[in-house]
This record gives sequence, C-alpha cells and structure tokens, in this order.
Amino acid sequence: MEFKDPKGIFQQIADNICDKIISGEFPAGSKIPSVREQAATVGVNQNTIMRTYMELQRENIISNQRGIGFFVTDNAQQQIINMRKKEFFDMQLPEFIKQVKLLNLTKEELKPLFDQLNLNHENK
Amino acid sequence: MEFKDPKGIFQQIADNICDKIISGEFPAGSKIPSVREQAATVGVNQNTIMRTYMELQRENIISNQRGIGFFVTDNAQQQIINMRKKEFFDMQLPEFIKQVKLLNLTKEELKPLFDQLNLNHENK
DNA sequence: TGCACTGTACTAGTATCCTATAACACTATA
DNA sequence: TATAGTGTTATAGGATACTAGTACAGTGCA
Repeated sequence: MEFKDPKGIFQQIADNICDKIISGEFPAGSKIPSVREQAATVGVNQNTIMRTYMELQRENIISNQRGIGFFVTDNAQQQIINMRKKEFFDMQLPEFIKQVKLLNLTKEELKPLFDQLNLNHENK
Repeated sequence: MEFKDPKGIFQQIADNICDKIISGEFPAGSKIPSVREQAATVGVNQNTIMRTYMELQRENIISNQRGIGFFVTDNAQQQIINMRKKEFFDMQLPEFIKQVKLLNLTKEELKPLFDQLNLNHENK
C-alpha cells in the first residue's frame, strides 16, 4: 500500500502564500513579508519559514535578493496555476468523484456544489 | 494560522478499510484480516495496524474478540457514511469549491466531473 | 493436551519535523 | 559610518510516528 506523505507545516504556509499570489494580494514583483516577520505572523520558527521560501524559490515562484527580501516573480501566477491544475486533475478531482460515488450522494445534496459552480463566472 | 494535522499512516489504513466496508467487500459481521496478516499485506509494523484497529474500534466500526479477531459491526456502514458525509460537507466540498474558483476552471474543464456525477445512479 | 492462530503489551531505537537560539553577512539609508 | 532591516547558516533539543523485536494470553481444533 502506498501512503501519501502528509503535508508539513511549511507546505501549508507555502500554499497560503500561493493563494495570495493567485488572488492578487501579492502581485508580481511585490515583496512578500520577511522571514522574521512571516514567522511572527504565522507563529512559527524562522527556519520553517526559510524552508518555505526556499521551496517557493525552487519552484520559481519567488526570487530573493540577499539583504533585501523575497519578491514574487513575473510568471509566478501562471506557474502556480499550472501546478495546481495538475494536482487538481490528477489527485483532487478523482478523489472527489470517488467520495461522491462511495457516499452515493444525491443531486439534492450536491445542489450547493452546482450552484457555486454555475453562478460565479461567465465561462466560455 | 491554523494547521491541519497531517493524516498518519494508521489513518490512511483505516480509511482504506472503511472504503472496503462501504463498498461491501467487508460485509457486516465478517472478520477482517488479523493484525499480523494486515501488517504483512500493507507492509507495516504490527503496532501500527493495532493502532488502526483500536481507532476503528473506538468509532464502533469494528469489534474484537480476543484470540479470535476483529469483526465488522452491524451498523459500521452507516457509521462510516455519517462520518464521511460530515467531513465531506464540512471540509472537502468547501475546499473543492475554493480550488475551482481560484483556478477559474471552465465548464469545459469540469466536464468529466459533471459526466461522472450525472450518469451513474438514478438520484431522486 | 498441544498446536496454531488470534489479540495485547512492552521496551528500545530511528527518523523526521519543528523549535529555540545564536551568530554572521548583505543592503539601504540616515 | 552607524544602524536597522534583510537573508543565511548552524547547533542542540523536543515531540511524534513508526519500526523492530519479544513476550504473554486467549480461542479453536485436531
């Protein structure tokens, strides 16, 4: 049996930052909170934030300038969306469908889902 | 910031067993694999399986008879479905919707989802 | 009774993640 | 130049999950 390696804290923090990049809270080129500041905000050790930032840097989502700070790269948004989409279609969607089938959910129960998916943007 | 506590191996094994109970592979009253057997099958330590079984017992999904084995309880299926539904509507569904919105997915991209949800059972 | 299966319990050890703390190096600015 | 902010690195320690190995106890059956 294969096990999913659980998401560590540093990954959850990375996800949180990526959310803010996608949503526009951290635009391309902007400076994200410093290691110390982020550590204090999140309530976590500096090393943990450092690891988070290193990982995001490895994924070309942020870049750093020593002594200045970390900055959102130009293609960060697209980069994140690509990664997220891959994970969504490879993992989350199949898992979601599996759950719906196993639980034998009715259309009635899934109404909130359909409502949310249809109303919000004008999809082509 | 609050963190999700990651799912340990023993929980993933529990989920796996619950899947088999819901799907009918382990019917009510049937004996599930012994601690040693399951450990060998899954490739994991006996203690880890023991912890899994203890947890499932605590949730009234299996019961044990010392020296004989662990058995699926009569209301195990319903019990699991209730727990899963709660988690689904509280956690998974909101997370799923959040992802779809963040990624700004089109109806086209979500087609496999709708296909899967509509075709399979005659929902009232 | 003896054997083979079962659950149960315990101790030690390992690996990993995260914390606590400190020190050093770089950059901008007054 | 001095200072305050920044990234960077390192060491030691705690907590937890899982492993390895062993031993004991209950049950069913030949």
